[in-house]
Amino acid sequence: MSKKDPTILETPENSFQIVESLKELDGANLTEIARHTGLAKSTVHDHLSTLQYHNYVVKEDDEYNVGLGFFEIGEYARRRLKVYQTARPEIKELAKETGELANLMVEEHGRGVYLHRERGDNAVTLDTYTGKRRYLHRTALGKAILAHLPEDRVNEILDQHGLPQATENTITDREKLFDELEKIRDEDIAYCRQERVNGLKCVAAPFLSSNNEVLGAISVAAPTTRMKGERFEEEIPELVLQAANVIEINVTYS
Amino acid sequence: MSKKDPTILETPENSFQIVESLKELDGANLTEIARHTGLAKSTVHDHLSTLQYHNYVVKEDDEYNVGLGFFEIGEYARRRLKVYQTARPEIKELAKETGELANLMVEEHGRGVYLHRERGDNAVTLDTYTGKRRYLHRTALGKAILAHLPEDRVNEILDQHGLPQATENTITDREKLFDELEKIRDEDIAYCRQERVNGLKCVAAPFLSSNNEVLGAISVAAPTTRMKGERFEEEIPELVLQAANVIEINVTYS
DNA sequence: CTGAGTGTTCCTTTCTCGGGAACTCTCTTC
DNA sequence: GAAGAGAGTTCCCGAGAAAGGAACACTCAG
Repeated sequence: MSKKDPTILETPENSFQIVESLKELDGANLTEIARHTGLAKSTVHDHLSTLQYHNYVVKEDDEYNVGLGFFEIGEYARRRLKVYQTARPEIKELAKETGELANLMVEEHGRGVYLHRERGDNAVTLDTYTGKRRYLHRTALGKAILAHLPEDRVNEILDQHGLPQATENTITDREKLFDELEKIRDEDIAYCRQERVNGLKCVAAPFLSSNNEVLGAISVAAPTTRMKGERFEEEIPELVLQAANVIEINVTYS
Repeated sequence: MSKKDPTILETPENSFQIVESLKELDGANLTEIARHTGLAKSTVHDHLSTLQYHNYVVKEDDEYNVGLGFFEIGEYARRRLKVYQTARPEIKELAKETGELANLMVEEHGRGVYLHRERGDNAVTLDTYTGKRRYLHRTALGKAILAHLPEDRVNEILDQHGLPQATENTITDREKLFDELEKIRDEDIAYCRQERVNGLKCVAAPFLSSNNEVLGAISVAAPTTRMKGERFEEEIPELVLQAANVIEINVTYS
């Protein structure tokens, strides 16, 4: 209550907004950006010059695009994370064993970020790509993470981001979600049954630090046709769980 | 001459400088950043709040770090590039066939950016990682790219970045470099003989668009002990060249 | 209890940034 | 080849944003 709202600087804000526009429009010229952001052309022009100077923006013939400066720093941000380093080989193994798509997710500011993926021989192609940010409540990975966050934090996240629906199976009720999280804690495994994408099921397991803080989660995703019966209920969960255990140990003791 | 210097906005500039500090210091607290950038604590504080709001910065217990916001946009910037999409499978194949480290580089603003790497079974571990920016004149990849840029552009790049030395084999003379580039154009293959790192040799080949613009280059890197005789002069060049050809065709016709 | 180190907040001044308008330049179109 | 539409660029001015300094909380160590 008494805490002051943090000061947000307007000028950098505008810079970021311009980059965001570039991403949303998938490349644009100066005039389009000005229209999209509501800023004056001259303003956008100065921002673009500044961004270009730092490789954050590139100009290719007749349009501007996001540059590789972001990639450079972004890769640094990922490599810096110990979970990424230790989980990578396990994810690879998991994809190979199952032939499906294996994923690694961590939480940042209340949402899930896919840090890494590895494709097995039969892996589905999804709209999800590395770097993508997702709501936690509608993926197996996200639920696995939520299940191990303190209840206060979970409520905080839900207050901030809500429970937007994606399919008819999405959990949109807070009570129901908490029940589900309870079950996930019991079994140490989270399932996603077409809650974000129709036709897709996932199995995920979290891994924790030595003082029981959740560090992230890994999952296997596959079409419903291959995700049923024993494979869905035992075989894959077992593999995912094992991999998560290995990661947990390696993160702690290395 | 007559062209006005582009306007660089100071406030975003400060934001970027703070992020850069975070990367250089590999995480830092507010006071350290203030010292490092020469800005007032209160100023840094406001910038950090703004950056945090956009996931560009995260605060973990007692220090600030670069956040995954950069990763999110950076991945978008990479995926957007057609070269990346088409080269990826070929790089993988190349790593598998040779057992060594295979790389993809593109040029941006006069320097080379590693877009992707794939490790074969015997791959060396290098200081280079994906996203890393390098001088063009001292890697095989960079020279392969330089060889196919217009001469004016090459001179422009050299004016801007110079020819800094890394080992006793680095080419530091402009004349010599141009001779080398000529040779590369003849053979369609570039070599790096311990010009950036002692003990490391590379073989690289560029790929061009239909109107002869260079799009990027791929390479195989290995320790000198495995890079000699026929393997270095024929076997590996042949594989790299083939892969580059496949990429060139796929980029053009798909 | 004190002191040194954080991070945060407030206030004041300065000069940066944003908008508007004028100016190029390059293509189209007639 | 003149006229016009659209782009990007440059210039200028006034409002108000951002930077700095100082004072204020907090935490931890001794």
